[in-house]
Amino acid sequence: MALAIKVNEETFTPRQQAVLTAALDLLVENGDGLTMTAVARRASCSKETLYKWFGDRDGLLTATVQWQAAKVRMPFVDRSHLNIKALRASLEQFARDLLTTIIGEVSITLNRTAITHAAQEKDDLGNIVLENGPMAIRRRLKPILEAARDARLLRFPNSEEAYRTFYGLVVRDVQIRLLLGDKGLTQSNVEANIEADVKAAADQFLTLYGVKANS
Amino acid sequence: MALAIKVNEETFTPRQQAVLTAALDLLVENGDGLTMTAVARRASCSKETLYKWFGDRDGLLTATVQWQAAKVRMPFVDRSHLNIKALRASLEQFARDLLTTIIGEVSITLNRTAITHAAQEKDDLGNIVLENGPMAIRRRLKPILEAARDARLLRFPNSEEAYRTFYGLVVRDVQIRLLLGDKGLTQSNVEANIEADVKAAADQFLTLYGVKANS
DNA sequence: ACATGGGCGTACCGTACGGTACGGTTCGAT
DNA sequence: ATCGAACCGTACCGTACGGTACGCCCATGT
Repeated sequence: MALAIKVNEETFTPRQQAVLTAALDLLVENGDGLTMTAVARRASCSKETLYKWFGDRDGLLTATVQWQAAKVRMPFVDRSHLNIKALRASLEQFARDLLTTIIGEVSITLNRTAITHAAQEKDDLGNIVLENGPMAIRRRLKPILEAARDARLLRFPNSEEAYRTFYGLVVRDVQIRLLLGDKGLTQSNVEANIEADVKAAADQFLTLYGVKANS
Repeated sequence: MALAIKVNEETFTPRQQAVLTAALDLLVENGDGLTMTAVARRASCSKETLYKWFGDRDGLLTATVQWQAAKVRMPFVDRSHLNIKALRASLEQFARDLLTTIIGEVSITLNRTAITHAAQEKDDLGNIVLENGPMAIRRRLKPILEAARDARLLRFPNSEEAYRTFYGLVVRDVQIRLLLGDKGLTQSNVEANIEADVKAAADQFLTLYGVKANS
């Protein structure tokens, strides 16, 4: 754990990014069985270089998770003219991005790794994933919800509760089941239903918090 | 992984249960840093006995998780005379039990361990936790939902979707944040709000699926 | 042409831990 | 009283892996 958390994007050389890619690939393949020797071999570099660049195993892991987590795409929504149609579109966009992210192999691996890590002392990975996952969603969704409330499109006592309800309606039990390796819930299985789920979540959210009867 | 999954409760001698308790305690304390030597020392038994009883490390882990996961309390609800009041009470009871289970240290540890395990090949732990967690809830909740639908108290296209919505409304982002070790979300913090959250979840569920306007 | 430094490959070390072996002790059965 | 099974404590073995050291290559600057 030699590296401090840098909120801004770390500047990695292409060679270093290749190493991080190799590490991520190994993580996805072998689970947490990531060994320094394996990374070095995969990336065709020497272990000495790994230690020079990343300090120790935790540093490499942290760099990998952070570098990858920061890549999570976040939807840009138009806040300027909010009507009910635009709001619904925004909600659906958020739901779609959240779901597609969550069911991706990379996301599953990152979350598993961070959870494994959180079981010990080392809290960094958990916070990194948290910041780039749920918290990032929250930061970007809340202003929209509040803008919609100001525009009399939504009504809720506080935006935190509204955000969490939205999160629950979208994610449901999908993430925990994927993390636990539920074999009855493949990615492709979920993927096929994304559009229906997205629409249902937006509908339900608007039913609960919309000012007018849901359209 | 010497032991096959036994669906029925394993019959462990008191001494063996003491060993499993020691293993669980170590798991809660040290995360996944569970070593056979530590268990043997904690339980005042020899490693040879551990291997004799549980086969190998995975066997011990599986036995521990399974034995503990089977202890999850499940609410008994009265299905005989369902009115809206009884239905609401049942929903709140389910929500309360689900939340109190999820935020417990034992549950967090079990889920973390199973997720760590699921990252490798060994799928057993994930399925065990899944079966005794979300799936157990589902098995017990679904009949009630269907009974309520037959009694014209609820209306939904299919009970699976209704169950999953309920799950999402109750759990929201609490579980993933706890699993990731979110320091801004302590158990006591959540505990204080359980009753309010339970009521909110039931209200929202009835708003979405109740036949009459929610009371 | 030659020095220098970054990086590759490999060999090596120390330790932690899974798994085994064995002597000693308790306890119940005969 | 004796035997044997179960079990405790401890010592031991093999291996895997984190971390270090070193020799060599190669590119770049002077």
